Amino acid sequence: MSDSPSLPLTAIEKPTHFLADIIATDQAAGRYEGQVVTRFPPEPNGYLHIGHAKAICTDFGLAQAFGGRCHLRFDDTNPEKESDEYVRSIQEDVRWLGFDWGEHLYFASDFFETMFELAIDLVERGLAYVDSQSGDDIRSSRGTVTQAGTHSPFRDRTVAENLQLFHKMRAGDFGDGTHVLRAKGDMAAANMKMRDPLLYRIRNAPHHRQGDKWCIYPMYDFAHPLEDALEGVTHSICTLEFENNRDIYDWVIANVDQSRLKTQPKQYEFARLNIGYTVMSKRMLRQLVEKDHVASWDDPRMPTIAGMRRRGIRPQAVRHFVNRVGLAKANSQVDAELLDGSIREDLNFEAPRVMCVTDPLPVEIRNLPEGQVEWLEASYWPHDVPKTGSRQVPFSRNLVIEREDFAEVPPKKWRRLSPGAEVRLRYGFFVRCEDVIKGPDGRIEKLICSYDPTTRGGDSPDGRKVQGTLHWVSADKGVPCELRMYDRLFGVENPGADGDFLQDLNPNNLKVTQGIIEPAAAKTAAETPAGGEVRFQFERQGYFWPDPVDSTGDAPVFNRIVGLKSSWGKPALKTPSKAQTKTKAKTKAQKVGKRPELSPELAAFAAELQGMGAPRADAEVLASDATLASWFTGAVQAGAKAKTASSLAVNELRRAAGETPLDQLACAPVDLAELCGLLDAQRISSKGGKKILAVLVEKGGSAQALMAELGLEQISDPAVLRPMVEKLLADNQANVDAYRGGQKGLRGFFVGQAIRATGGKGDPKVVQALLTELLG
RNA sequence: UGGGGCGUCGUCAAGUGGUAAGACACCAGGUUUUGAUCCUGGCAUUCGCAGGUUCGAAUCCUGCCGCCCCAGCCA
Repeated sequence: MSDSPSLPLTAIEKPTHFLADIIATDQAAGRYEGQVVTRFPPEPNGYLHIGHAKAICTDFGLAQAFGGRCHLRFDDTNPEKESDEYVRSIQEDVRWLGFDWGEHLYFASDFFETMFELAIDLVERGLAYVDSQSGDDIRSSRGTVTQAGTHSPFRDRTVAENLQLFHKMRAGDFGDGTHVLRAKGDMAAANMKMRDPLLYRIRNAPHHRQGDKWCIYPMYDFAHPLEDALEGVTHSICTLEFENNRDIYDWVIANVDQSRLKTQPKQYEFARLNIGYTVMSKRMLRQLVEKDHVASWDDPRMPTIAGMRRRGIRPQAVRHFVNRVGLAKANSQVDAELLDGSIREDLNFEAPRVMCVTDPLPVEIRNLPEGQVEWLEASYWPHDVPKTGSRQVPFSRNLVIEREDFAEVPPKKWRRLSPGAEVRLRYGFFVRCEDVIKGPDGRIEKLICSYDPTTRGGDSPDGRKVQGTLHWVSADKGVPCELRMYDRLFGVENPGADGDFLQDLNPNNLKVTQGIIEPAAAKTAAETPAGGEVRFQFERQGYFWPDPVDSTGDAPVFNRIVGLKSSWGKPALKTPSKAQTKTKAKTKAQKVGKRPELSPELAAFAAELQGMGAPRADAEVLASDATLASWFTGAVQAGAKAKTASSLAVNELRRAAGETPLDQLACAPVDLAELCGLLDAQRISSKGGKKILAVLVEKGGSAQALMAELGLEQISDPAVLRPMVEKLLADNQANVDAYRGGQKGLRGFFVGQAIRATGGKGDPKVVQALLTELLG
C-alpha cells in the first residue's frame, strides 16, 4: 500500500467531534496522567464491514491524534460463535485500513483467570451470588420495562455456599444453564440492565484459544470493562446501543478489587454507520453468503472490508469516506453516493486512463485497408491531472465501439454516433457512420464507417467540430476480457423496511459482459501480481481493476470498482424542490399535546404563589418543585420583586446550579433577592445577572460585591456609549453597508462587538437604541 | 406506559446567549479529445412544535410531538 503524498485524502486530520473534545478536556485536566488509550474490540465471529471501519478509524484515529495508542482486542467470551478464521481476517482488515496496534494485541480470553479471581472476590464480599433458577425463571423474574422484577430465591445464599457452587461451576460439575453467577444489583432498577446482571454462565464448549480449559465464560457486561481496565484503556468507545450498559460498566469498575485495575476507564458512545442501499448487520450479511446471494464474504458487492478490498476500493477512499461522514450521536443514514464519491475522488488522480469496450459493437473502417495498423500515441492522463506517461494504441480496419454509443434514431442532444454523423474516436481519427448492417432479427451487427486520415490524433486541420468523442478498441489487436459490472447490492434505500430484506436485492447487482481492452492495458494488467496496485479508469466507463482471484494473464477479468458520474441517461434522482419542501414542512402540522393538568394540591399551591405576584406560568413551574418554590418565596420575603424573583428562579437558577441540588447551594434566597434588586435597578444587564448568579450558587457571596468584583456594573449613559458605537460602525463600513442592504442578521454582530468594546459593561438596551438611530 | 438517547438544508454535520460553518447531493455558468475531472457562482430569514425568559435564543426555562435503544445464560 502506497500513500500518495499528493493526495489530501491521506492527510491525518485532527478530529473535531465530541469525542475529541472529551479527550482534549481529560488531557488538559491531566486525567490518566495525560495518557490516551483506546481499543477496537471486535468479537471474532464474523467479517468486518464498513461500519466497523468507522469504529476503527475513530478508535485508532483518536489515539493517533492525541499521542496515545489503540489496542486491538478480540472480545472472545462466547466460544460457540468464535473462530480463528475471523481473528485472522479481522487483523488483515484492520491492517489493510492502515492501522497498527504494535504489540498491543489482546484477547479477552487471556484474562479469564484474572476475571475469575475478581468474580470470586465479588462473591466473597457479598456482591455476587450463584443463581440456580432456570433461564425462563430468570427472565420472568426480571420484570418488564414498566414493572420491577423480583428477587431470585437463591439471592440470599451464604458466601460459603456461593463460593462452593461457583468453584463447582468452574470445575465442570454442572450442565449448561443450571447455574449462573449474578451481581447483586437492584431488581427494581429502571435500567433493566441493572436488575442483577449475569456475570458468568456455564458453557461446556471448547474455546478457540483456551480449548477445554474453561466451561464457564464471563458475560460481556462483566468482561468488557475488566478487559479495558486490565489493559489500561482510558476511553472505551462503542456504539449507541450500549448506552444502557454503561451503568453496569461503571458498577463493575467501581466494585471490583481496585488493586487489580490499571485504569478507571469510561465508556462513550457514538452513532453507528448506516448507508443506503445496503445492510450492515452480521446476521443479514451472513444470510447473503449462506443463501448464495453473493459468492462469499469477500464478494465485491458486500460492504465488508474484504469485499471492498476485492472490489478494488483503496483504504484511502474508505478513510476519506469515514472522515466525511463525521461522528455524532444522532442515528443517521448516509447517502450511498457519498461512498461512491469518495472512491472516485481517491481514484481520479491515481488511475491511468485506458480504453476498454464493455459491450462491443463492430465497426469497419471502409477506407482503411485490411492489415494496415496506425499506431497512435495516447496519454494516460487527462489535461488536469498533473502526471505524465502515454502508450501506443493501434487503429485498424476492424474496431469495436460501445453498443450504447450508437443510435439509429438519435434522441435530442445526442453526442455520439448515428447514421451520417461524425464523431471523434479518442486519440484516433474522426469517423463518419455510412452504413448500418443488421442481422435477420433486426439487431445491429456492424457499422460501416469511413475515417478522415487528416484528423490523426483527433484534431481536424480545418477546425470542424464533431458530435462527441467515443472510446474504442481495435478488434484486431485488442484483448478479450471479462467485465464484472457491480452495482448496488439492494434496489431500495432501506432493505427490509417492509418485509424480508432478501426481497429487496437488486437483481442487476452484477452484470457480466465480455469486452475488449486495448493491448497496452491488458499487458500491464497481466504483468501485475494478483491484488497489486493496478487500477484503471476505462474512459467514459468507470474505475476497474483485475479481480485478484479470478483474473489471469490469458483471461483477464476486471471488476468495476465504481462507475463514473454521469449526467446523461439517468433521469437524475429527483430532489424535492424548495417549494415542495416548504409545503411538506407546513403540512407536517404536528399534533400538539395538551399541557397536563396540575393536581388539585399543586394547583392550589400555584394559586398561592400567583397571589404572591408570580406570573401564572412561573407559578405552575414553581409549584411542581417545592425547593425551587422556597427559593422564590424566600427571595420575595427578603424584599425581591416577585416577577424578577420568579423569572430568575424558573429560568436561571436550576441551570446555574447544575448538578448541585437546589437546597445545597452556596447562597441563600436573600442573596437572590439582592440580585433581583440590582436587576430591577438596571445596574446590571440580564447577562451580568447570570454571571453573578453562576458565582453565587457555587461560591456564595454578595451580589453587589460580585458586581463590583467582576466589573459588571452597566454603563448606560448614551453620551459615553455613543462614540464607541460610532467608531465601531466606522471601522466596519462593509458590514454597515451589508446591513443597510438588508442583511439584518448583522445586528447581532454589532451589538456583540459594541458590548465587547465596553468590556461587557455597555447596557445592551442603550446600545440597541444607538444602533437603531445610527444604522437607520 | 418505566429508564436511557437523539431531533439544525435532500443526506451527513459544526455551532452551547451576539453574522446559521463545512462536506456530499442539487441548480446555473465556464474549461474540456472522458456527458468525467476541474473552476466560478447559487443553494436553511431559520434550527421537531408551541409558549416563556432576554436588548438579543438553534443555544436558557416549561410543555408537547417524533424517532432509536433496553425485558439473551449474545456482543
